[in-house]
Amino acid sequence: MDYNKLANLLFPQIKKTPEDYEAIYPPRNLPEGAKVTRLGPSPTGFIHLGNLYGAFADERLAHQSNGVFFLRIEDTDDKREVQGAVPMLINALHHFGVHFDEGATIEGETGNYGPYYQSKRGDIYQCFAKHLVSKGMAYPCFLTEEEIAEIRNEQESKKLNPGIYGTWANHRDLTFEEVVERISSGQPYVIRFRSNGSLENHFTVIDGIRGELTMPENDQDVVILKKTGIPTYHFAHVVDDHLMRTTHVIRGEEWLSSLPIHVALFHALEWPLPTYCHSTVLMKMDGETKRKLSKRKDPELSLEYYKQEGYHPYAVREYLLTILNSNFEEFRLANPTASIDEFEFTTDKMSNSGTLFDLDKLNDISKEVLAKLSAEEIFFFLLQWAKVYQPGLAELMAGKEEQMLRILSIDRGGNKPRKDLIYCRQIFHFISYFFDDHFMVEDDYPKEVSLKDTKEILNRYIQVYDEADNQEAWFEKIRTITADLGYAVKPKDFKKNPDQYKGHVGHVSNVIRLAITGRTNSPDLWEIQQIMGLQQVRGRIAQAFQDIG
RNA sequence: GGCUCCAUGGUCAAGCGGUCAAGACACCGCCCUUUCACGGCGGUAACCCGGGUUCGAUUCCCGGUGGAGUCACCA
Repeated sequence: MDYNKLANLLFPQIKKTPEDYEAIYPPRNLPEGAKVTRLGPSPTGFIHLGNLYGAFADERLAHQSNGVFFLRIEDTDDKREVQGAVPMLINALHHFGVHFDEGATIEGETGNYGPYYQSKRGDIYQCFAKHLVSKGMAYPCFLTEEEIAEIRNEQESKKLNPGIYGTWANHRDLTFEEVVERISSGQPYVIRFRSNGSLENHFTVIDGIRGELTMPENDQDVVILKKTGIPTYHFAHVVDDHLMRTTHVIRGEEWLSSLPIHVALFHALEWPLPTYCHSTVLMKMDGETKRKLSKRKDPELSLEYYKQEGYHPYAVREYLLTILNSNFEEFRLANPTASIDEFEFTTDKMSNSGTLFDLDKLNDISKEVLAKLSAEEIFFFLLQWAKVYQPGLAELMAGKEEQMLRILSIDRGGNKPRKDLIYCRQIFHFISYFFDDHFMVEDDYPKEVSLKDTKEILNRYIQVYDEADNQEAWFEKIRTITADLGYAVKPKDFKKNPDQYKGHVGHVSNVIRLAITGRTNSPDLWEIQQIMGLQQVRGRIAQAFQDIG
């Protein structure tokens, strides 16, 4: 068989040679040790935390080594493509602080190693497919779906491994004439890789995350070009990552089992292997068992979910980094204010067992992150969020910037900042009592205080309340009311002799707190009232009288 | 089922042959305190099982078990 003849029959329109492409895409001129990484999403319109997890690893690796991080759109499956998915993807990644140096952008493409859409690289893939055919390492296969199903059935009944390989690959050695005949009669075909590997033989690669990996060789004649002429992932990955000069391929461990295919392809094309880094998948608790995060089943793990709830992008970043690199937390503890960029990220510190997504941890990190921001930053962040997700709240905030800043400044800064702000939706609820339209009595009045005393406390309080009092003077008045009504001014006295008092000053001030905020828990009441102003304070007390009858 | 990966408290995880087996989150208690939050102190809680190798195994090897992933003209 003259393989050159076959190659020209199959790809008459392909004139360029592999050497031409090597010249068009020469090795990158980068400093020693620079890493080239890429994100290769398929434009399905759905990105989740797992994708972001990988993207951070790519981004850190490239940028801390003065390398290149690019975005390649893997749109070889037209069935899955969703309109407008690419801008959405890019925006979502930008939102969380992932920026690319090269590749697909919202405006178009940038960089010298494009096109960055696999759908535009048809000629390139065909050229290398042609090359493999001409060397007898790939061949046209006319097997129909039914024929393949038959083969599979027979393999199953004989308990053999399924697939097209070895003697099952019965279009491997079609004669040139047979091929011509089938093509001219219009039979569709795919191009398959002619594997000379065997499951008996094993090979070893060094994985950037897992270390030494030993796997059996690939023995399958995998499809490299579909009948449409579009490459499969396997072939596109090998061709693209070689031509785009990727040095580190970071991907989920679901790719581990197809690694033998990729290695075989790299060998066949006589190209050096990139460093593979197979990361763990993010897991989720599903009833009693762990399982991989799923796009279908876990919409709440969508990146969109975190935007909707109003998690700060920094918080999500910090969280992901803590599960990405086991020593990041240690670094953060030692350097509370350092930028993430100062942390040296390494693949060998990446976990290699499944990581369970932990919302408690995210929330905790989010509190820490927000506690370090200024009131202005939080205000701006809230406003941006509200504009998109709660337009009513955005309107409410619009004229109240000064008041909002005062609210957000309560116990902010200093050595012991409050840490009770987590995400926008939660924050709005947390401060909602400042706004009459959102005010609600959410808790019960303290049971230690009788209804009669409750009224008496409120009554006396509103008579003596003076907005001009400083915190000390203000609280002294509450102490007076406390003592007059037979409650302990010092909580400790009450604890020591519970029989001698009706309750203590905490109970009394909580009556007032409840009337003002509708809750038994709040930041400092004096400050809250200073922000509210006399009129609103009086209004709340009046309303409290109504409520309790 | 074949192949592959993985296995330390509830969760995330240090650990690389000798440790009272770190730390963080969560949980519980105490202190601070007019509530909450913050902060401080303390506590409960772990090396999947069985064989080796070794003076000694959480750590190395083998075998189970368990979990996960993958077996497409999807990525």
